[in-house]
Amino acid sequence: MLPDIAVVTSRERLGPWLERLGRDGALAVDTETSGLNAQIDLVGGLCLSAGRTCLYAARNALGPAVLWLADQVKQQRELIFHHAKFDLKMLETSFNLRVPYPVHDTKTISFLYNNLGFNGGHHLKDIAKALVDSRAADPQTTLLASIKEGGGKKGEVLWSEDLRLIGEYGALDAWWTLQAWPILLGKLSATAPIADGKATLLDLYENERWLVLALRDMELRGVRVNIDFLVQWREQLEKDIAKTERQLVKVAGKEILWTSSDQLSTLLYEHLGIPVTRWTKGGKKSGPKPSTDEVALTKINHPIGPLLLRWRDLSKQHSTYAIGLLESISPDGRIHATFNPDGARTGRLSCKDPNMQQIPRWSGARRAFIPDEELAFYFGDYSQVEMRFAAIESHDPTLIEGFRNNPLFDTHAATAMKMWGMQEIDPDGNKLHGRRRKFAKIMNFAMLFGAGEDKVTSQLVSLLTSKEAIASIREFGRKLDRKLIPHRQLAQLLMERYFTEFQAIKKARYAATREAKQNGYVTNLFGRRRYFDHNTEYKAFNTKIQGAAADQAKRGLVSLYRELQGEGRIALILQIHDEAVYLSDDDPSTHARVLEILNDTSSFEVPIVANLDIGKDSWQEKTRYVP
DNA sequence: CTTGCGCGCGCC
DNA sequence: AAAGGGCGCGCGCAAG
Repeated sequence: MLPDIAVVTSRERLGPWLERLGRDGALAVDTETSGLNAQIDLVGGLCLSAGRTCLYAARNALGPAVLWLADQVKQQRELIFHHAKFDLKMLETSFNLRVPYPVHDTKTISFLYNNLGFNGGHHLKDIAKALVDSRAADPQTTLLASIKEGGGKKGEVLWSEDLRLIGEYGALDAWWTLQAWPILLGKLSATAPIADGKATLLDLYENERWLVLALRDMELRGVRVNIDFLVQWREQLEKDIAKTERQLVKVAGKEILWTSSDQLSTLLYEHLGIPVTRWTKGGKKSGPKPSTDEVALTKINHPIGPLLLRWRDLSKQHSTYAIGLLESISPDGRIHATFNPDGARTGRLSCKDPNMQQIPRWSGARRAFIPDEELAFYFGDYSQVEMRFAAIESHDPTLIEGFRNNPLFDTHAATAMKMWGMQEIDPDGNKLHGRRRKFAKIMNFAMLFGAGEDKVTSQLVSLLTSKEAIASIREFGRKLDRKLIPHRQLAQLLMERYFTEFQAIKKARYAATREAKQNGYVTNLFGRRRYFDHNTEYKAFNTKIQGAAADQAKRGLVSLYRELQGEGRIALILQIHDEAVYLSDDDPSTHARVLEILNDTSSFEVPIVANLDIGKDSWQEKTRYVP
C-alpha cells in the first residue's frame, strides 16, 4: 500500500492536507535538514504522515506546518520518528519546538529487536524494504507509483527538478516510518523474554525512549570550554614536540615522518638494527609487520625508545585533544558531542564528535571543560559495577558475600586471598605476597574480558621480570617447566588456581558461550539481546556483564533525568559508561537524592553502589562529595 | 579527491 | 581449539 502524497510549498495548499493528517492516532515525523549539525544546520522540509496520508512541507509551507506540529505536541499526540534524537534536536534548534514527552523511534526498536539490523544496519530504507514494501528502496519510483495509486493531485506535486530533490531527500520517509513502526513493535513484543509477568524488552524500550530525551538535552546543552587554556596548551605542546623531534633526528641520524609506523619500523629494525620483539596482527593484504607500539618501544635497548614514547604522547595530546577539541567547538563556544544509544553492540552508549568518553584523565586535557557560571560539575559513578554483575550473573559465593557484606569490598584483594588461601592480604608486607593482588586483578580482568593464556602471559611480561616470575612459580611449589617461558607457566598456574577457586564463574562463562552457540544470541539480565557471528561466541559472557552494567547505568541516567532534571535541579551533560556527569548548584538535598537514585540495593543479589564527586573549577580536579 | 583499512592509542 | 571486551579518532598508505 502506498499513501496519498502531497508535496506542498505554499501556505494556501497546506490546509486540506493537514486536515487529512487528523488530530489523533500516531503521527510520523521526519525533518529534512541542510546538514547533520544541530548547532549550525537548519530544517528545510518537514515530512508528516498519518493514516493514509503523507505530506511533505517545504518553503512557504514549512512555517505553518511547524506551527501545526507544535499544536499536535501540545495535545500530546503520539509521535513516531526514525532516529528521533536527531529530529528532536533539529526541531528545537530550528524552531524552538520542544517535545517534552517520550516519542516512538523505529531505529531504537530495530536495535533492541536485533542488534545486527536489517541488511546489516538500521537504516530506515532497509527496514522498510524488509518489513513494509520492497519498493521502499527506490524512493523515486515509489513516489511516482504512489501518486498514481493514491490518486494524488498532480497539481500538488512539484515536477521536474524538484521531484529529483524529493527523491533524493526521501519525502516518503515519514510514511515508511509510520508503516514500519507497528510491525517492529509487534516483533519486539513477540521476542521479549518474560520476567515477573512482564516483557523485559518492552521495559527496556520504555527506558530507551526516555533516554532519547535525556541525551537530546545533554547534547543541546553541551559543555562549556576554556578556549584560552586549549590554545595555550596547544602552543606548549608544539614547542615540546619540536624539541623532541630535534633530539630524535640527532639519535636516529635522519628524519622520517614520525607518525608513520611503516617508516618508523624501517628505521628501527633495518637502519638501526634493533631486534624485533613484537609483531602486529596484520591485515588481509600485508600480513604481520614488526610492531612499533608502546610495548615494543619500551622494550628496545636504544636511546631512541624513550624519545619516541615521549613524541607519541605529545603528538596524541596535540592532534587529537588540543587541536581536535578546538575544532569541535560550536559557534556558541561550547562542545556538543553526540551520544549514540545504538553505538555499541552490548548496549553501551558510544560518543562522537568529539568522543567525550575518551578524554585523557591525566594529561590535563580535562582542564578544558569548565562548569557554567554559578554551578559545579558532579560525577555520579558506580563502584566496580562490572564485577558486581559478574557476581550476580555467576552467583559466585565469594563475590556475592563480599559485595553484600562490605560496601567497600576490595575485589582484587579478596580474589587474591581466595587464590592463595589467605586470611588477610599481605599480612607481613612480604614482597611476594604483595604481588598477589596484582595477579588477582589481572585474573579478574581476564575473566571479564574473556582473555586467554596468551593475554595473561603478556600482562605478566609487562608486570614482572623473568626472575620474579620464577620466584612466583616456586611459590606455587611447582617445578620450572623448561619448555615454557616463566611468564607463560605462571599464567597457566594463575588461571588454574583462579578457576579452581571461582568455579561458579567458570561455569557461567561456559554457560554464556553455550547459550550463544545454541541460540545465536545471548540475553542479559535486563532482557537485552546480542547476536553473534560464528566463532565470536566467546564474547558472550563479557556481553552479559558489560551489557547489564550499561543497562543499569542508563536506567540510572533516565531516573536522574525524569526526576531531578524534570524539576530543574540538575542538568546532565555527559555519560561515561559507569558515570553520569551533571551540572548543579550546591543544594545538598539534590545530591543526596542523586545518590539515593543511583544506589540500588533491591534489584539484584548484590547491591549496586554509587559514589559522588564534585569538580568546581574544571573536569580535571574532582574530590569526593558527601551531601 | 575520497574511501577504506591498518596501526596505534585515548577512555571504561 | 583459541579468542582480552566495548568504543572513536588521527594518521599513513593504497586503491578507486
